[in-house]
Amino acid sequence: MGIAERRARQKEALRSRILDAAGQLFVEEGFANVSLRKIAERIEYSPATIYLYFRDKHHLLTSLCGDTFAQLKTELERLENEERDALEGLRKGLRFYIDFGLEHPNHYLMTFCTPHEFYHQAASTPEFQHTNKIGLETFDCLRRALRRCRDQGLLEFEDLEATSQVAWTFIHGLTSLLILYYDDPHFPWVGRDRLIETGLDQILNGLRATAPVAS
Amino acid sequence: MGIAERRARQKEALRSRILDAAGQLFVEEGFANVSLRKIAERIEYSPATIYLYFRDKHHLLTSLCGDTFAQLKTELERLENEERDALEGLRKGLRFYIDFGLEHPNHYLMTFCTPHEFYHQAASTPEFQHTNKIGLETFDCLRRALRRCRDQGLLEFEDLEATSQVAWTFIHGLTSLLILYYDDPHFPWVGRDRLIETGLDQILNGLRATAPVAS
DNA sequence: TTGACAAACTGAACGCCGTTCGCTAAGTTG
DNA sequence: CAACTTAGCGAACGGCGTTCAGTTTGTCAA
Repeated sequence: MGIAERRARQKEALRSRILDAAGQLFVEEGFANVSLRKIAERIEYSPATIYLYFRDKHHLLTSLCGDTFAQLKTELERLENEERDALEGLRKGLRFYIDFGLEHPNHYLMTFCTPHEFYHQAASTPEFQHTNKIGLETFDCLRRALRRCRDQGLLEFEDLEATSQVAWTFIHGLTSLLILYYDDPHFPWVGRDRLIETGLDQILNGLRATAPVAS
Repeated sequence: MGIAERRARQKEALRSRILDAAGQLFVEEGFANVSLRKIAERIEYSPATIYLYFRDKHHLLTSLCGDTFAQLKTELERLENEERDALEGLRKGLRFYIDFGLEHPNHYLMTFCTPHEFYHQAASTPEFQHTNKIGLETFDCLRRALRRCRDQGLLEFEDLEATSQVAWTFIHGLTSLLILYYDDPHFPWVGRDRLIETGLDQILNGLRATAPVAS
């Protein structure tokens, strides 16, 4: 039965070509500016064919986001294993997240800055579940890094979960505004690197002291 | 020459009706799901008429954002004048920003989470310049609050500009993720209020210490 | 009052879009 | 070779943002 396998391979190959073309175009031109007709033209198939492989345009996106996250997660885990200094590992991880977002701006925006609205209706599709799982595992890298710092007495905080989530929202805010508005000449941005490093300082500083500062 | 003035008033009135309808629909259904035909239908004019008042769909958005900011700015300035404790004023201002975003989720998303791409081609239109001016003035509230805290020795940091920008990106990250994903059952969010308060603690804590924590 | 002019407004169209569906043509199987 | 399966596609649907020629409405000088 080599025939069925060859067919499956060919099907998978075309699926990959669609994803590749879509990913390139999304990154080049942004999700909203890419039509299925453009993707189809690039791979020299008809638009209708894409629907034999993906439910709709959003599912192309979801699949791509899963891949992007898998990459981020891999890098973060590599960093976790390589870096012996827990605090430095945390800082490098945060910095890597930001840089990763800046290097994949369209993927990042699509994943974290776009109203999906569809996680209810689409939550049961394999693409979505896979992407979701990877996302949670990626977040777990941050959680582990923070725990490691606390266990070693390098940082102090009460609620690991709340602290991890806050840290994520902070670096997300930095990343997304850099992507969306850093090129806006009307806002008096300080240097990109200065902004990032100041942000990292602030996050790590905020976790060092013992009591909240609020009166 | 009361006629010209009456005409001007009528023109302004229709402009307002368009903006009102657009604003309502955007908030109800999200920018992407609102068509000019829907707006036109609601005000009982033809879609083409809207183009006599606004250059394109994005300019409707820009004008609305300006109004939303004006409101935010007014509230922040009121707070600034009322609160005598500088640190408490800062904290309340940050908290107000977040709550404001959560109360106007679609306006917030449209303003800060949507790729505009058009600030180059449209930077010279009055709508854009007005919105931009208000936005900068709103940011200045944060800058002033931080300076005030530093002047009174309540907080310590070197670069006022970088620190203000970082603080903005942090609360923006918190706000935008709460809007977009807090209802996602797949992510183990802690309580909304706990998250916000932990975030504010972390920001203010991070500005209290003298030296960066990084080795 | 009338005719010329300007301003406000619109119907119809253009060229896109995401998506669907019935058909074709090629490949596989008994 | 005939029956069947499957991949792929042309053409269409309804909707989108936007444009523009043309109509209606209101104003004003003569």
